[in-house]
Amino acid sequence: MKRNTWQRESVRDSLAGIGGFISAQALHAALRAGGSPIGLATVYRTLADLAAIGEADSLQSPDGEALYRACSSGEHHHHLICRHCGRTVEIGAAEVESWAQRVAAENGFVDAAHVVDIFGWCAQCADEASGVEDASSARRAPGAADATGAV
Amino acid sequence: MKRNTWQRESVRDSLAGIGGFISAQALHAALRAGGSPIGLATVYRTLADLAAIGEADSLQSPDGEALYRACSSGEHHHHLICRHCGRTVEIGAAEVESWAQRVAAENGFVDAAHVVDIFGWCAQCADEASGVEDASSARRAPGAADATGAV
DNA sequence: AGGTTATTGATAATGATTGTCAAATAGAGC
DNA sequence: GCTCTATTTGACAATCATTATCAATAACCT
Ligand SMILES: [Zn+2]
Ligand SMILES: [Zn+2]
Ligand SMILES: [Zn+2]
Ligand SMILES: [Zn+2]
Repeated sequence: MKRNTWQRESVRDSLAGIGGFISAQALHAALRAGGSPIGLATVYRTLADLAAIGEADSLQSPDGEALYRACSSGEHHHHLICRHCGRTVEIGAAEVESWAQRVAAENGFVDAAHVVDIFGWCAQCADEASGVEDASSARRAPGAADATGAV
Repeated sequence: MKRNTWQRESVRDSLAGIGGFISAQALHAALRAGGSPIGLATVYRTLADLAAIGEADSLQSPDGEALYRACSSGEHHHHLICRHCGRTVEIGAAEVESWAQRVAAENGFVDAAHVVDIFGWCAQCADEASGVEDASSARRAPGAADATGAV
């Protein structure tokens, strides 16, 4: 009952090509820029679906936007994300897992899930930013995302 | 240059009275329900301000809503939140802090911040829910928030 | 090929959050 | 207490992401 449409393939491929986290809006824009006539609603639907079946990870950006990423392993893991270019490093952390479990149990909480993400500037973006900063006094736009829309 | 208005006090007090995390919308509704004529925009502004000066903590609920809470300590800490009643336990975790720092550094990321939250059902809500569940077959609404609007 | 039915997409609707700007007012100074 | 002025407020409009509609399209099965 699940059909294979070029739209679904398109979203899947495009997401995989991005590498890092990206918003539905940004992915749609990227697809359109690439010549695809795919609809926005379809991108939203497909991303939600991919996330539901475990083919993509999703998280809320600090400013409340939902971001998606094609993740290699189906294993539970977390992410270290560049808030400028979206570049992402997958991190598995046994220590955090056991900590989360223990804390929840100690406080009588059940059915506990955790949100663990690290946002920063990757080495490359940090370099570029410092270069620009040197040149133009102290201008900085910490929250500004680049053209990819990634965070 | 920062003025003390009854609106600001109202939001501060109300937030403290709630105890757990709550959305701006829900807090505004609560204030109105309590007879206050405070405006919605003011609640949004005040909460954002309290968060900015460190008198409140804020986080994104799993479904993208911004939640606020009056926190006791100004120290950096994390939260264990009941996704049904909003009841919250503050947790300080040296292990998580050092882990986050180390992971970021190891991958060349700078200016790193982390998001670490645990969502579950507190003992009380779990009890009530199981009672209801026993009575009415297997109905459950995992994402449903109660009248307080808390998550 | 033809029929059934999930999927698509243009668009409207929703819902949270922010912007606008005239009116209200806290706080300083008299 | 009274005035003055910059800050704050609040009704409302505007924005922005996301979801719902629903007729048209196109997979997939026979
Ligand atoms: Zn980067
Ligand atoms: Zn984990
Ligand atoms: Zn609870
Ligand atoms: Zn921390």
